Amino acid sequence: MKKNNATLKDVAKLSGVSVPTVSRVVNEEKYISDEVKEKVLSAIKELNYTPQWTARSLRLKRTLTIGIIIPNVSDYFFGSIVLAVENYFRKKGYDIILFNTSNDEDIEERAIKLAISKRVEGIILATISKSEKKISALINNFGIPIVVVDNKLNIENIDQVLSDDVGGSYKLVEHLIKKHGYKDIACISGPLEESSSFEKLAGYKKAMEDNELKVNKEYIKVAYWKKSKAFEATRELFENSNKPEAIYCMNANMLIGCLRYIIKKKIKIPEDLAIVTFDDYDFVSVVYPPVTSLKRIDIEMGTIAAEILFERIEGSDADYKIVRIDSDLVIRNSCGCN
Amino acid sequence: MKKNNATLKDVAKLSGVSVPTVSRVVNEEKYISDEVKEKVLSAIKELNYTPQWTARSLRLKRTLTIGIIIPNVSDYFFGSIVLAVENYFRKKGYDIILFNTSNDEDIEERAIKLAISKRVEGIILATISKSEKKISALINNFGIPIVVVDNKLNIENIDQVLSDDVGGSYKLVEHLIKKHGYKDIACISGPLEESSSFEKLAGYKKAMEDNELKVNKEYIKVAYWKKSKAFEATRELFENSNKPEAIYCMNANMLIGCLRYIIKKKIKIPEDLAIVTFDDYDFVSVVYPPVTSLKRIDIEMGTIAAEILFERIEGSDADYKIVRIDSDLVIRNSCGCN
DNA sequence: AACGTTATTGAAAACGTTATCATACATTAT
DNA sequence: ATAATGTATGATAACGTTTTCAATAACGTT
Repeated sequence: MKKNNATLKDVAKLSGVSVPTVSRVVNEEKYISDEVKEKVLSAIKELNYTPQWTARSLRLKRTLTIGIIIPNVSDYFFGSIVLAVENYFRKKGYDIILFNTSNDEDIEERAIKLAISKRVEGIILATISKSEKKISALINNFGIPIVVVDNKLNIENIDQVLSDDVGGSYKLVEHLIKKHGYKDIACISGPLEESSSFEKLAGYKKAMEDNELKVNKEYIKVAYWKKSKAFEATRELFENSNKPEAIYCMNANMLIGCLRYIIKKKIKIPEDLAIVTFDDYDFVSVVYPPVTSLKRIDIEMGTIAAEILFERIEGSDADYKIVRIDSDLVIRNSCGCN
Repeated sequence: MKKNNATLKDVAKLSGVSVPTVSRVVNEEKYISDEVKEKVLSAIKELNYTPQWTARSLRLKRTLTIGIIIPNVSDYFFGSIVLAVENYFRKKGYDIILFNTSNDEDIEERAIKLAISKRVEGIILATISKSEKKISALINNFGIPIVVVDNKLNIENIDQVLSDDVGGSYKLVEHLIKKHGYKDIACISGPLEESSSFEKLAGYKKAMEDNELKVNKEYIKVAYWKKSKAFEATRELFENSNKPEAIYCMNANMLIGCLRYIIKKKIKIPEDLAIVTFDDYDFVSVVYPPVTSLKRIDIEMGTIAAEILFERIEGSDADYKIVRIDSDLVIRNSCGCN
């Protein structure tokens, strides 16, 4: 394999014009004679010239690159965000640099620094939000446009695109209570330091209290979004003397863990136990039995975040806003409906 | 927000030394006096200096960036590959630029060109492999290390990491035949232009023929990896006069579509129909009923591809190789076992 | 004939790094 | 004592672009 690294200079030499002229041809500026243009183009073809973005970026002070920092690409939820952001920005001529934080605070901080060092023009950040001060400092120091998704960051002057976690949770739990009269409703939760867990829990509690039900602490199990922990949580719930009538999972990943226990123990749904879950991923419709879930409205969070970010990059100084994505119940028979 | 753009020059001025000296401090070279180092470091801190990779890259002729080109990040299979590649290369100090091709040939070609223009140091490519000549030309012209994953590319002199599609398929279908005596086995396939579909089909056919079963063309439905098409395919299979006894899905995404029809029509598994699928994604264990599947061995394809790519970047000139990832049956009760 | 446009090109500088070379001083070896 | 080495710094050039700026030619206008 031969390294091809033709530069403007090479093209200029071959076509007998100056470097800036070649540059002008490449960038399709006006005021180039047809004759020169033709010569240059054929030289470009012959040498297989491709502009070098490293040099271009340096000169233009533009990288046309967006950083996207998320806990886990292979998670469906984040994967969809990445997909949407990539689609949006690719059309605008931007590249995407991906940073996977594996839910690690330090890695997240390093990722932000790296993104800054690479001079990305904007950042989409799904933070685990434990290090708000540090992040705040980083962002303020470098004045780089940033949009936060999923977990809320308690920083002013920042755009955020979030789910309606309180309301969504409320809908799910209220459905269990009002429609089916369940009282003993357990909750398999994400880590409570994250705003999305915290708010989902708030929605759960509110639904309970609004219906004069007592919130039982033993029914709240933190499973850190993990299948294995959700499996254990479900086991604990069922080994306890007063088993719950219903389980509410804060995301579909934990639903899998939960269902594994249920299938293993041959617990009957919905006869012995009702289940509802946040997030209407595709597989939720085909598990045993299809699970009632909460579907975020079809507009992708990632797309909205990308739009907002793009406007900031273009220089918008609109007020910073928090967008909440609305969601709807998708009723299936895991809760007894039907 | 103030733009922070301190450069080496600014740091040099503030600390009263020359630019190269600051550079040396930043890069932790030896032969710097403690006194100078201290001054420089404090200036760096004060100015919030971060090295600018655009300039660095230009000078070093290194971008420390890998391009990863895949059809769809939000697909679990590709998401996992991206995750593995990101993890591997992040540790080595590389960034990942993500290109999503949406299964579009033109986008794929453009992605490769873009990656080259950005001077990535290597590419991981999950191709849809329709444009082999073009890709071949691109790769040969620029001599950039590249590793192909998932779909085979008929190009010599290229490393590839693929599944054992023939063998895996064979295992699944053979299980249906030998263990359970099914004869009428349908197959829901991906597009046959893609090597992975083609090879999976070959495995299916071989298993049938080795067991003296006739391959019935009506039982082979191409659903292009899509849920909706798989749903339709299943409907067609069941509206046909001679219904199949078993269905083999070439991936788990199509399994979802297939199951949607089955659930809708209340078809009993495994009494009325057996199912097996390629790919043991997490949810496959909790669908109705848990589905027998083919699990690729635990080492991630992405990691292997990343390792190979890294060695090429480091200059390895070992023979080009095709690695096949082995896989095992995970037997559940969708086929009648248990 | 002198003048302003408009079209087309090139020379030189700049973007922020790092590499090369030269210089200066300090230390050690002969 | 002198030469050889090691330590510490700076001037300058270079990476490949694009952006002034100036120069030239062509052209119509007064």
